Amino acid sequence: MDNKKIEKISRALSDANRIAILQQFKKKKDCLYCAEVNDLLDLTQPSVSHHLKQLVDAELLLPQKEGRNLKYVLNQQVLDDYITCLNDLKE
Amino acid sequence: MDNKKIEKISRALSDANRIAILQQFKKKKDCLYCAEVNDLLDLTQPSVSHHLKQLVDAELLLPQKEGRNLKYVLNQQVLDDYITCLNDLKE
DNA sequence: CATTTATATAGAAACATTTGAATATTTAAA
DNA sequence: TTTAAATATTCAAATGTTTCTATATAAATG
Repeated sequence: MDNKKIEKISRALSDANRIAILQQFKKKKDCLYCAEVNDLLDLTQPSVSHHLKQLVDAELLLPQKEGRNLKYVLNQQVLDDYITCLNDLKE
Repeated sequence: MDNKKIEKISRALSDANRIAILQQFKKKKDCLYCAEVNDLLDLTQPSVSHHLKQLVDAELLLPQKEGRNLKYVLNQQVLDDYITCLNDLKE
């Protein structure tokens, strides 16, 4: 993972609303629907859409179209790769 | 570690110059001098000072005054706590 | 096919971050 | 104790981010 990617993921994680979205995955078992995120956050729909876009662009979330709905799954691989980079900062 | 802290650390990590500073610790053994960071980055001294401040405010770096010099050590504990929070996002 | 539902995009206002020039502060050295 | 060196602060310009309103697109339903 190069530094541009580390930067992008860090930026995606640097917002209270986006952290809340990611933490919501612990409560829902495997996936989160777009509409559920709209309910979760105290923001308008376009603002939520913007935040989800940041997380998808950073590849922390993987979007899956289901008819006219959209669901997201957490990309554990990217999260693991990011954590590995952070661990590499040590020693 | 609360969400405000996660947000602050993430933001500190969301800049190419600050990532470069942290990575420089791998090359130097235990600490980095302020003047070394000035040499490392292609920025004016006040800009470097600004970036170091962000890292110190996030507690990723611990500053130690040595006469009129200033050296930094990496705060491995904070980095570990942050990584733990990221790991908690999974499962 | 017209309507409704779900999500995205455009554009603008508000706010935050980054950067550098100028200057201040602190400490060592002459 | 004046001068030089290292770092910090102030301020403003440039840039980037967040949020909203309004509108567009896409897909399902009647």
